[in-house]
Amino acid sequence: MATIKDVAEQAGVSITTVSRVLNNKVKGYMREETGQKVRKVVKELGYIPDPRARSLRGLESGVIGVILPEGINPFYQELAHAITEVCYKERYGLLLCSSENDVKRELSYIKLLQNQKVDGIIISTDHLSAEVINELIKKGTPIVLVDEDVPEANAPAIFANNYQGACLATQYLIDLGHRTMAFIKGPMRALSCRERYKGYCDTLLKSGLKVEEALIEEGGMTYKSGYKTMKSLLQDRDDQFTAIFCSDDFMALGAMRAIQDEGKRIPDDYSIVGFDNVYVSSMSNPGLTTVAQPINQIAGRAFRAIKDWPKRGLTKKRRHQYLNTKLIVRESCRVLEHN
Amino acid sequence: MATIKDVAEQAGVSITTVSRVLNNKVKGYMREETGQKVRKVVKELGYIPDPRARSLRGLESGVIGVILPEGINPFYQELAHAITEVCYKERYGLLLCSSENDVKRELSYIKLLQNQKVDGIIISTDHLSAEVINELIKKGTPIVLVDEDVPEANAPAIFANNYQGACLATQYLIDLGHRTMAFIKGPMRALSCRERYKGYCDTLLKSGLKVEEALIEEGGMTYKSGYKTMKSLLQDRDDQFTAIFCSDDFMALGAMRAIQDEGKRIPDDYSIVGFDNVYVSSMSNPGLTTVAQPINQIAGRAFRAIKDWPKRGLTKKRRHQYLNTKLIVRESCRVLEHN
DNA sequence: CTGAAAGCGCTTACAG
DNA sequence: CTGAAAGCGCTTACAG
Repeated sequence: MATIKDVAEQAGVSITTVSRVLNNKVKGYMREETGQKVRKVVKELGYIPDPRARSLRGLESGVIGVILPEGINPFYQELAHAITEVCYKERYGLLLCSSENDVKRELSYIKLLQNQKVDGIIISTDHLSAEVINELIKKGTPIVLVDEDVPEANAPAIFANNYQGACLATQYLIDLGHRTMAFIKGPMRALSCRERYKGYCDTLLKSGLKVEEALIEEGGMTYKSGYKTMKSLLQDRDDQFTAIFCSDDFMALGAMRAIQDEGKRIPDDYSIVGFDNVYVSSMSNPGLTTVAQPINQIAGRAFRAIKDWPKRGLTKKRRHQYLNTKLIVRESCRVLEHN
Repeated sequence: MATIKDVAEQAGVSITTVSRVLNNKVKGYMREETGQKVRKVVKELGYIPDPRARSLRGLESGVIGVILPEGINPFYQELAHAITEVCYKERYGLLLCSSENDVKRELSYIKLLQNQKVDGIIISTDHLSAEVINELIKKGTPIVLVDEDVPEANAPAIFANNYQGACLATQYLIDLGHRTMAFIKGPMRALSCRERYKGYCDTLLKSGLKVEEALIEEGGMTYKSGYKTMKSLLQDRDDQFTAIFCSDDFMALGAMRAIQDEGKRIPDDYSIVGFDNVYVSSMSNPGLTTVAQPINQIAGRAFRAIKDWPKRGLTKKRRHQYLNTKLIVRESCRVLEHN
C-alpha cells in the first residue's frame, strides 16, 4: 500500500503539500501546477489516505455503526440493507451490530463503536435510556434514532409515520365494507406499536364504528404469536369480525396460517392487512395486503443526519421526522357486501 | 476517553509498562505488583486501547469484513447474522458489504476493507477471479471463501455439503414412494448449484430411476423464477411427475404458489422439497420441507480461519471444508402409494 | 524489572 | 506558495 510519503517523493514535494491537496486546503495558497502534479501521482499510485491515521488526528474514519434490535428479523435486515446501500454510494463502511433486544449488548456495542471511532451511530432501540444517548452526544458521537423513539433523548429521530399507516390500513378495510375488525397489536412498550394502535382506534371512531376491546389482542411481533393469537380469536369470537389488522407482517402471516388451518379462507371468510411490507409478505398465499414503510428514505435521512452533524457547534434542537407510509394492495382483502 | 497516558500517570509508571501489561509481554520480566497496579487503574478508568492506533503499528484492528452477494436475500442475511453473532462473542466488529453480484462493486469493497485494515475478509462470490484473491492473500489480507467456491483460489473455503444435501432430499422423496420428480435447478455457473444438480441425478440413478431431461428446468433462485418455471412445467408436463425438488427455498415457495394457483394441492397433488431452510420456509402454507445449511457452523469456522491465519509463515495449503446438511421435514411432502 | 525514544501514517499550527 | 516539526495513541526495539 502506498503511503503519503511515497506520493510526496514521487511528486517531489513534502508530505505536507500532499496532505493539503488531498484535503483541499489549497484555495489560493498553492500553485495550480503543484496540485496537478500531486493529483497525478496520487492517481498513478492508487493512493488512498489511511482512514485510521486520519481519524487518529481527529478526522472522519469513514465508518458508521448501525445497531438494530434483532438479527434474524427480516424487517431490520431490510433496513440494514437500505443503510448498506447509502453507505456504499457515499463510500462509507458500515459496522453492523445486532443487540438482540438486550441492553447489555447494546451498551457493549456502543462501547465497541466508540472504540472504533465511528463517525456516527444509527440505532433502533426501545431499551436504551435517554441519558445514555445524551451522554454519547455530549461526548461528540453523532447518534440518530430510527424506527423507534427514545423519549427525552436529544437526538434526531427518523421514523415511518406509524399513525398515518394504521389509519390507511383501517380506512381501507372500512371502505371495503368491513364494520367489525379485530386488531392484533404489538407490545405497547414500543411507541411505534402504540401509534399503530391509536391509528386503528381513531379511524374506527371517526367512521362512527366502535372500538371493541374484545377484538383487540396483543402479540409479540412474530409469526408464532400471530398464529396463536388468531387461533384464540377464532375459537372465542369467530363470528364477531370479518377482518383483521395486524401490527406487523409476521403476525399477519401467522394469523393467515391459523385461519387457513381452521379451514377458513382468505379473503373469502376473513380479510387481513399487515404492516411493514417485508419482502416475504408478497410471497404468502394469498399475497398479503400491507402498509409499506419508506425504508430507503429512512436510511437515506439517517445517514444524512450523521453526515450533516453540526461540526462542533451547539447541539442542535432534536428533530423528529415522520415519513409517510403507503398501502400495498395485494390479495388478502375483499369487498364486503351488506344486505 | 481515557488514553494510555492517563493510565500511566494514575498508576505512576511509564506508558511502555502499561502497554506491556496490556499485551501480556510480561512473562518473568515484570514485578507482579506493577502489573496489578496497572490492571487496577485500567479497570477503574474503563480504559480500552484505541484499535486504530494499535493497527497503525501493525496489530489487529478488531474488525473483519464480510462481502455477500445480495443484500435482500434472506439466506445471505441469515448468514450475515450468524457471522455477526460470532463476531459479537469474540468482541470483533463486522464491516458488512453487499456486492449485489457486481464485480466492480466487489472490487470497490475489497479496496474499502483493505483501507480500513480489517483483520480479514469473509466473502461469498462467484464473480471474483482467483488472481484477485491470491493477490490479496499475498499482500497479507486473510481471506476465506464461504458458500461458493472460487476454483484455483488459494484460500480456505467453507461450504455446506451441497451434494450430500441434494442426495438427502432426493432420497427422501424416493423413500416416500415418488418415482418421477421434477428438478428446478439454479444457475450452473455456481458450483453450489452444480453440486445440488449432481446430487439429484446421482441419487436417482442409484435407485434405478431415470434422469428425465424434460423434467429439469433452470431458475434464477428467486420466488418469481420458481413461480414461472413451475407454471410452465405444469402446463406442459403436469402428469409426468409427482414431486419437485428445488435448488433453493425461494424457488420452492414460488413453485408452491404456482401449483396452488392452478388449483392443485400440496402435498396431495404434488410433493415439494426446497433447499437452505431460510427462516420463511417455516412460514409457508403448508410448511416447506427443506434441507438446512449449517449456517452457524459455517460462520464459526470462517471466523476461526481468519483468527488462526498463519502469522507470517508460508501460505498454508488451501483447505476445503464441507459441512453436512440436515433434512427438515415439514408438511410439503406425502407418501405416494403405488398400486 | 522499567523507561525514553523512534515510528506507524497522517494533519495542522507555525515559520519562512 | 511550501516545508519542518509536533502530535494523535499506541508498540517495540534498545538501553540501562
